[in-house]
Amino acid sequence: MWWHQHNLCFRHPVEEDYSSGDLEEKVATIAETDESAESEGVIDSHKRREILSRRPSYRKILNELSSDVPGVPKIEEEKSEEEGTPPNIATMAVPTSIYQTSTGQYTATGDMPTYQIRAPTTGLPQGVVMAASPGSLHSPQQLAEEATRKRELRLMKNREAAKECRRRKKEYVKCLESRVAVLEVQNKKLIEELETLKDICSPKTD
DNA sequence: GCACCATATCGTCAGGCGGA
DNA sequence: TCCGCCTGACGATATGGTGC
Repeated sequence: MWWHQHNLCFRHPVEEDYSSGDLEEKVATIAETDESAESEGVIDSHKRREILSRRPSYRKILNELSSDVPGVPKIEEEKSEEEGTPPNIATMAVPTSIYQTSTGQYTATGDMPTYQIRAPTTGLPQGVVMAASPGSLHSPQQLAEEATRKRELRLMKNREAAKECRRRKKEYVKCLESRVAVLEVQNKKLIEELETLKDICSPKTD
């Protein structure tokens, strides 16, 4: 199965980034009693990064799982209600008087998150001005503004992508957890069945 | 109340991957 | 080949629990 290709399980204080590793291993161990390949000691961070980045996306993984196993739900393309952000709420880059905390960007005047502003039904977030064609840019200042605008747009998109990725990862971990539960029950049943059959096939001689 | 620790959450960067 | 998306890694910050 796919998880055998990603048999690294590194400990890290930040649970979010690593928690699925243990679970995957557990599922793998239960599903097929295979040798649980542990991370072979010291791997330099570069190599580790290289290896880990080859993991396919959670959507892909889970969808593959769901095709293999009937009970496994597929990850939907968009599931905005769970995020608390309706589809027409777009993240905005606010150019002036904002500061940023880990919980978002705030205006200098209050606690109101400024990046969640309801946008019209168009694909583009409100406040994101369409890029001027490169030919129409003249002064260095305009070029700098354009670069800044592009950067903000990129950061905004990546911010949203990271949120979505984390949401999928949580869903994926939940899915693995339920799979573990199911497999544990199955395993228990099979062991019981085996014991019963043993009893039947080898009757005690008096 | 405070310091400290563990865990959770977030934003950003870097780099791989897949589609055009 | 380029571009956009996805996700691991990392650091910063928030939050909750515990001992003093």
